[in-house]
Amino acid sequence: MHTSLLKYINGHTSSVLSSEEVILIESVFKPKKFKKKQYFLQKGDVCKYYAFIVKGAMRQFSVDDKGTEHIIHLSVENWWVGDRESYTALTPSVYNIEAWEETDLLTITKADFFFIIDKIPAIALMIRTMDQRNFIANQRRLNSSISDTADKRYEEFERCHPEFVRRFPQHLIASFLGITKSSLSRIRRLSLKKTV
Amino acid sequence: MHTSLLKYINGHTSSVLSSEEVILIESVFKPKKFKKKQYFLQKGDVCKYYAFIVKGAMRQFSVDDKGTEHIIHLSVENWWVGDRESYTALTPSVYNIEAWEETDLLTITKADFFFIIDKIPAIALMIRTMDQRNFIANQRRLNSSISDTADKRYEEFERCHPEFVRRFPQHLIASFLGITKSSLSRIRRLSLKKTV
DNA sequence: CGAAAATTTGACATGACTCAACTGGAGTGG
DNA sequence: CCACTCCAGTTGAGTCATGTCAAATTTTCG
Repeated sequence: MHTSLLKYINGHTSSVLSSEEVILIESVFKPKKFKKKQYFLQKGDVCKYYAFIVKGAMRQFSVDDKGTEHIIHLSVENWWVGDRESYTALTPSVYNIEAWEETDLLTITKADFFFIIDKIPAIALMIRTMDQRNFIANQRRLNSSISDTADKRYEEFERCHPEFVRRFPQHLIASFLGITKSSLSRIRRLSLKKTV
Repeated sequence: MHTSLLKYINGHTSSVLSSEEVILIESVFKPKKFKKKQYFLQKGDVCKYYAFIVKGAMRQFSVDDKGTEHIIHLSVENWWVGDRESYTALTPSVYNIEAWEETDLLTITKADFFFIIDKIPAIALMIRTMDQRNFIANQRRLNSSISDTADKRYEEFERCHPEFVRRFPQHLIASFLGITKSSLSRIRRLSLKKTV
């Protein structure tokens, strides 16, 4: 169960974990299973766990006044889920996180996370690397959301995340891109004509 | 010159810097002055320095195929500037960073930054805190960019960053929000009527 | 004052949304 | 195996928000 996490850590740090470190890591990351449609976090609750996805797929979304859902993140194996704002500040979250498929998680509390950051240099380094990548990814997404038209954004998304296109239904991807499912459907029809 | 940076670090970490640490910090952060419209980073160049703004205001923007500029960040005193992707990966940047006012920076190279992160625990902690805040801010901006209408986004921006509204011309703010200056002008006119 | 920059405005084009209806699978239970 | 439901995706018609482009106006600043 923990092997994919250990692989992930090693892959992100180039240093090798000692066996004591491995034991410590395995003790603080608790496995949990989620069924389809089961909530990992509900709006209004504090996000008590951050989690590494061993297997499965999840979505994080907000709901506006009209009741429309807006996808903030889509995540699959070897990604992290959780609402960082709520997790660190202990404030009620404005997001929901839900399993989209049968999902296996490794969850960790804030206290444990801080603990292993101090104890295990590789973890501290991993966090920095993750933040790094996250920062860059967010920057790009933001840039494209203010600079590009909807069809370019979809094209880009398809190019960068083909596995997501296969795995998540179209209306979730539309929402992720900030457009409606109807619009995405039309965009796809038009772009098909071009390639044919 | 360095006092505002030292204050910033102390403010973000709760631990107090030793005098050796202060000396080290002062030795790696080199002051630089920028005149209005002077570039700190040009598209195509590698971002060799990250910088803390002591005084002044800067903007980071991309330019699309049509030659239109898109504001990615607006920053003032006590903020950081630089293209993190280029800075850490040493790849050519796709962004430009320009002084919008007469600006004083404290610049640091990647090597020095890594060095002090290892040497000074408070710096490592500060980075984590910064990343944290950044992550949250980006998440919010992203959420609002896919969820909210243009007028809501502006309203929110005005509420959260009144100093920016005073300091940067309207067309930059429009670009930051992902709309045109014409649209923003109209949005403002309409919202004025409401309040009157 | 005069030039450059910023903002406003108008007319028009267009992209995206809304809402509702329809189609087509996928799964389920009788 | 069929009927049924649920969910995803498509489509059409009408509407609305925002973009485009250019000109007019106001502000800023040397």
